[in-house]
Amino acid sequence: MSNFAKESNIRMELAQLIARIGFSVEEILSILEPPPSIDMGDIALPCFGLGKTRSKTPTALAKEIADFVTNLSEAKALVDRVEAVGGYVNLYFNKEKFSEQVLADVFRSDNRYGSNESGKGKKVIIEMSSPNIAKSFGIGHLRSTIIGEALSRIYRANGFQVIKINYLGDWGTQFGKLIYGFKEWGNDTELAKKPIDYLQDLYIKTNLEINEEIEATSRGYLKLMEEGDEEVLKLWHRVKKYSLVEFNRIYDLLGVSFDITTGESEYKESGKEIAHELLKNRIAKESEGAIVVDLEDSGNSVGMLIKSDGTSTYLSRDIAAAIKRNNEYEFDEMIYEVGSEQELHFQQMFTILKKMGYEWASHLKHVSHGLYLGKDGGKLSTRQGTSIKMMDIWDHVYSKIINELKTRGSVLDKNDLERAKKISRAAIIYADLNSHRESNIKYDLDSIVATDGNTGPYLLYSYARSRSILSVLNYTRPQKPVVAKPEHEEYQIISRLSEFSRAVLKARVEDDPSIIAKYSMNLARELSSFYERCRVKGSSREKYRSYIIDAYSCVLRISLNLIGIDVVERM
RNA sequence: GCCCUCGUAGUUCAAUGGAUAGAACGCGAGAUUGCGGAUCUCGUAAUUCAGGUUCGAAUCCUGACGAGGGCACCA
Repeated sequence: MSNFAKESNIRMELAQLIARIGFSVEEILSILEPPPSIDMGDIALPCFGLGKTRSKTPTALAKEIADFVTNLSEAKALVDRVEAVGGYVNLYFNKEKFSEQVLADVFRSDNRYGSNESGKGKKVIIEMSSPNIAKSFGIGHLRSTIIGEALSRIYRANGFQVIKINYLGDWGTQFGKLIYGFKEWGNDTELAKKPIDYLQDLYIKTNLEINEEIEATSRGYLKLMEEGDEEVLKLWHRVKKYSLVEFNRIYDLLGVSFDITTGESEYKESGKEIAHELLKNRIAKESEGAIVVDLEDSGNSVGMLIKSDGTSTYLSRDIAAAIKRNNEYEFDEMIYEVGSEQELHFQQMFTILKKMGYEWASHLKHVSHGLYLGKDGGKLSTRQGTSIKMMDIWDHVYSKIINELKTRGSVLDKNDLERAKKISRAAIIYADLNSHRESNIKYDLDSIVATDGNTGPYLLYSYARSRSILSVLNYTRPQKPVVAKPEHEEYQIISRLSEFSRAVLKARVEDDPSIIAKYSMNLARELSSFYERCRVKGSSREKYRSYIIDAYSCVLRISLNLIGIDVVERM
């Protein structure tokens, strides 16, 4: 069983003991919380709300409860010490026993440490990444890819079955604009050389020159596409093929994969059918030649399903895609990992699906993320040519890592290059997950490229260092658990290890992988500080300390894996 | 104009309504001979403003100021 259950049991047992003084177990359980510092105990009971019913001050009540628990014989097996501090009761675990349990749990559950079964039997779809074809893979979709991948791993660790869908932006007027640019200024030879960069430049040029005529012509191209015009569709196929080559290269670098790759183009017909069905049901109406759903009542503005020239919109296509996915996969939950700028779109879409009578629409969730902003604080945009290409970032990070390896005497053989790739990946992923999911991130290449301090490479260094300490000792994991009364520094690590399962659960409940990223960093810092102060090799506590470091490296490896980072045995 | 986010050290980010607001970068001072210095230790410095709710507010509510995003033929 998971460590989560075990930790809950300790909470539960303590809550039951405390409740004997005259409270309900639920009441106590709901307010038990970890103190801000380990020096203040392992778990604390704030007595502020409790005092009211007994007309006692929190301070007096805390003292009463502390005395009560101290004198309970059953409590002696669980806690070493109980203290009343202000309005808090601070409980100090029996460290030897608790540590033994935590370490045993880490090794027993191996790669499953921290996992739980809260999602057992449930199927969740995560729509993620979803780049637009004919454009470079930009930093915006990087967030969706990284967060989506991390969420998929976190959901699995919580017992869910996960289906990852990459839903390509491969249809729409933007594509008409591209065709316009290509027909106006493009040629085949240039296209074949560096297809994506070339297409993106054409797209930017079109947008720079944009006027009503170009807009109209571009929409005309989308109409041709929807009508099945062979020449235009041939170009579209070519562009899509080129795009997928670049995307797959990036997914390989990031270590990301999908269960299904599909795209908006697959729903152009069904989207229109649904629009007309909605028109018949009077959920939608005609307005200025277009088919729209008026959602002003719910404060969601007007949603457009079909444009006045008869072409589909992404709203109608997305509705069609959701309905098809429900039929096909019978999911319990579907997550759209898409930027916050599309909040209104998803609100409209969910509202329309509910109006259509689909009960499962309440199981759809837009897990939005903040945007990358430019250094001036403004939005980055492909159209204005201010977007940042993923490959540019990668090249910067990778060459920095290669240089670091060189200066450390690496010969850059095949293994070294593989290591450089993993370190670069860690740098990019951690730089992204370091922020809370919904915060905007100011784009700063220097901080992504950094290898010291609060960075991915630091995490990997900490792991490699722990492995190195063990390998110098020729350490192998003992068959029997090593038990000891932990010293303060040792216990700090153990206590941190015990928090992992709560982080795994919380990350899923809040759909926020940054919780795991932060946990990993706190754990890594704990170790760095530990090995500077406490020598392992040759110490009288060598056996116990190496055992703890073994557990540390296990948990950090699992934790990093949850956010898509592979560890390296040396740096 | 309307709707949604968000204002924390010089900078980039933390903080289930709880105890002394925590890191990193920067800046300043240290750690040779002991398991890897991509490290560690110490110092420096912050809750935009004004009210309110609460035993307790960076966090919840109201207002002001400031920033970002969105609001019918882009996605």
